[in-house]
Amino acid sequence: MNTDPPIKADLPRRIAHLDMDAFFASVELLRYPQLKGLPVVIGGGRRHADDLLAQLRNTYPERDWSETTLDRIPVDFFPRLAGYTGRGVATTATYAARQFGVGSAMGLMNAAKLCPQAILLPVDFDEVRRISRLFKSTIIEIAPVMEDRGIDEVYIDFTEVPGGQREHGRALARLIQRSIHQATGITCSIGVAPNKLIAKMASEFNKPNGISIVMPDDLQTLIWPLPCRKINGVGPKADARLQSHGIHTIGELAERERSWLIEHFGKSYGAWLHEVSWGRDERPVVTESEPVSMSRETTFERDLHAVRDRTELGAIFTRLCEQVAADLQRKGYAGKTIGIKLRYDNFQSVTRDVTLTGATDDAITIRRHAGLCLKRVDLTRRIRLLGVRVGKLVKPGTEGVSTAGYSETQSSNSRTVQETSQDDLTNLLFPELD
DNA sequence: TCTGGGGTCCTAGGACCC
DNA sequence: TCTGGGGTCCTAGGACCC
Repeated sequence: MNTDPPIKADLPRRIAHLDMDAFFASVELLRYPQLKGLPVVIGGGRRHADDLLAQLRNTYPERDWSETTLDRIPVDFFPRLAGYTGRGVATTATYAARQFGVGSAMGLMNAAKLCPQAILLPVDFDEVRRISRLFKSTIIEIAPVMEDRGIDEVYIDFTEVPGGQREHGRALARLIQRSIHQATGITCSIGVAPNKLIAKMASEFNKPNGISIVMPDDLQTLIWPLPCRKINGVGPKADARLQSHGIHTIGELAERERSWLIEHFGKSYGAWLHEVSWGRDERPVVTESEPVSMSRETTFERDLHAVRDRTELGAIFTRLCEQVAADLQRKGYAGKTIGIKLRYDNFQSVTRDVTLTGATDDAITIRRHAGLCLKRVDLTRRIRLLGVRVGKLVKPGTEGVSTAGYSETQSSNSRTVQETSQDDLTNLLFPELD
């Protein structure tokens, strides 16, 4: 019996990168369509809908306000960015807000200076996740080879999809774009190119709601004029170093000898820079992957001190451990490496971790070892962030292992966490400070 | 008044083993 | 007293991405 796959024509590789347009903001606009076209910034805070409704019931007691009438809330009622105080950053901004220079990852206080009149809305993660699943399942029905790159991005291999070669991928991109809009009401931008590297850049060419097709011969005209920072993998540090050598565009990068790049950027990164500047990238579209680590972290509203704020810190620490344990259990993983992360008031970060002999998903065990890690860092400085991480993940008991006894152990342990007194926790946390 | 939270991957030194 | 090479694992930090 011949088990070889049938011989296929050697089709040119067509890889798409798809990016939902201003995803978090677009999700909010579905709920509040009256904000369409206005500058809206997403980030920080808790859900506003209840506040808005309460305000409306006060102002217009004669009317019947409910969750289903959110689209009738007057624009004047929405909170503005002006006067924002806190440590939040913008998750995304509508295109109207981007005109003012507001962008994602920008501190909201800075954003308020650029565009105080912008409407500020919090993220509704549940709804964002629901729509994320919806757009991805829409894609998979049309083109099954899809790589998940986060909540609002995917790569798709068009090469062997029926019709995937038509107009070099444009026809299929149009179909996917229309189907996603029909299913979710949100637009996306798609780039189709010979590989992931170029496709990723191409999806940015025509935003929002755009399609860009890049062919191998377009390298010099479309890719080389771009700044190096547009390469996925060249961040602010590498870009600054490139600039210091007079390299600003991908074309200028391509002019450098491979050996020169290796000399200045290391064997691996230098060689990679050379490859990408010539548009070469053979990475496959990976449809499945296992997580490597899971973590929870939080930035405090104000910097905390290990001694003066020990109660608060201890409670936060315990909660982080419980959250990580719950995440692991819910997703069916356990991990061998337990670690902590601290960020001091000057933004310097430190990490400590320890590897156990066996994997765990138990809150008590995680907290005990994370507590030991905490004792290995400087706790005399003010702290702005605390995180707990579990790495070296394994999937325990995939077949034939009794999960009943296992989960019973877990729940009794969880109870113990809550019953442990605050003093016990802080003693465990910072005993040397007593 | 700077700078969230969740990840992945890479590097480099040291321990330890053969 | 001087001094091999591999190979692997652990740990800390950092760049980068969404």
